[in-house]
Amino acid sequence: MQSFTEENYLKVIYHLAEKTETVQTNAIAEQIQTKPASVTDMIKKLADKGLVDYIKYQGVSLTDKGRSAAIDIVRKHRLWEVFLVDKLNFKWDEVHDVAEELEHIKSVDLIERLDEFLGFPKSDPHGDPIPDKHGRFAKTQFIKLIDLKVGDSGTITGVSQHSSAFLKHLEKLGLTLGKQIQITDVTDFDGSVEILSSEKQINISREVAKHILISSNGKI
Amino acid sequence: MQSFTEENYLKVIYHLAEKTETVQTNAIAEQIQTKPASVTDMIKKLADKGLVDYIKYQGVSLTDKGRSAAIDIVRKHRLWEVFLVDKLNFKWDEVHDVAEELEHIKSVDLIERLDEFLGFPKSDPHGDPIPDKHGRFAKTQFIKLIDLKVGDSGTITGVSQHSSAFLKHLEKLGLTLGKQIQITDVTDFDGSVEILSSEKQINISREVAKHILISSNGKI
DNA sequence: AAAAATTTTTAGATTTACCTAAAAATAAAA
DNA sequence: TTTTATTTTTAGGTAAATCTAAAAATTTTT
Ligand SMILES: [Mn+2]
Ligand SMILES: [Mn+2]
Ligand SMILES: [Mn+2]
Ligand SMILES: [Mn+2]
Repeated sequence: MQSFTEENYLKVIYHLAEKTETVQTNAIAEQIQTKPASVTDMIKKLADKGLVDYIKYQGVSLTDKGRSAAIDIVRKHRLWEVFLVDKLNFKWDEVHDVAEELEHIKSVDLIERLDEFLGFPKSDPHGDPIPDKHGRFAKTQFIKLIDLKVGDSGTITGVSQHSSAFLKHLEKLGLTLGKQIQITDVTDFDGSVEILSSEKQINISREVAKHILISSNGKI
Repeated sequence: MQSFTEENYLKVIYHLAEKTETVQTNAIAEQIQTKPASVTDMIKKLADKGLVDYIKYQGVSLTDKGRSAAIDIVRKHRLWEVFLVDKLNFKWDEVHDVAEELEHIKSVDLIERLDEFLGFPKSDPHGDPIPDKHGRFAKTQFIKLIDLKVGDSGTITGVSQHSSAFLKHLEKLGLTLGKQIQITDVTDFDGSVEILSSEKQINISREVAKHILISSNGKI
């Protein structure tokens, strides 16, 4: 059984490991909002418990045991987010912080029943996949909107940024999950992207386009 | 903002204060499952924060601020219990431990929406009243079943013991909330009570009868 | 390949919530 | 009203998770 704090470390390492094989001390420190010295201490502890592989100065990676624990926390986080949005009418930009607390509630029974109550959802309000009770989930094939070419079209199926500011902005533009979009132009001047969505022309910055995930249906 | 641990102390002091005006160090220690020395430490801290009134060796009592914080936790605890029973199909004997964790989730918005989602329930699965968002609730007038006389009848509206063993036992006897009962006899030998419930004669021990709360409708 | 910059680790403290053992205060019994 | 028992507090310490400052290792730049 892991402590609240250990669970947060495991989850952060898990997410960082999606980008780089081996995870750096400083990167963890930034995510956890703590100092690198504290991270080193905790890494040693996690290594002693067999949750991470660790070589001094070489970074850290999850063991199978550690990954499985991390996925379990991610599962809880995303199920609670679905609960908050589907049942309690929270907006998709309001759920992250509360889920951050709820994910640490310790009860296998609770999460199984919650899963059932929600109808075994496959993805959370941000389009992220929800692992099943065995930790299995389909690795979804996303393309960043920024990487599409003029003429390409697809459906918004995820976001890679969960900040309230970003999500509220998308909401205002009408760019929510499931929306069909087509790239109509890319501005030479600032690289901003013109898209057609719900029969309206919208201009979004490169920064925004980077964090919108599309399941492409190729050119039309 | 109180810590997880401080909240547990406040809640325990609140419940103990229902029996005695001023609460003893040892009583708190027993409830929290800790040592009296640790309780003294925490009491000092709570006193410094203005949450309890404390005179050395004379016991402790909640200030208005402390009571209001305690009631807020009780509200959360009971709302989560309703959620677990009504929505996730937990039994009334299975919810206490999980609610013990959920009650510490910090989000005013969450609990207001949960309250609404549950239809603003007035009592929890054990018949205990749920304070509203201002901390107000009706002090219900209960009589212990053990205090009824032969011929008296009433409705089971609460229990004063939340252990799984006790609640499972009641369930098996069919003595659940809302059930109508009548006292038919009190055994001379062991003081056990004969009651009529759902057209069946049931014998319950004094110990059980002590913890069943009745809203009496007098003699029939 | 040496110098400079960056990253990571160690050393030594701090805070929170505990603990044990012993002392002090209060309550109960003789 | 002493003596005894119980309750409560103090004193001194531990473990978890954090910190700052300084040392060590690694990486990047010149
Ligand atoms: Mn978390
Ligand atoms: Mn999410
Ligand atoms: Mn609790
Ligand atoms: Mn209850």
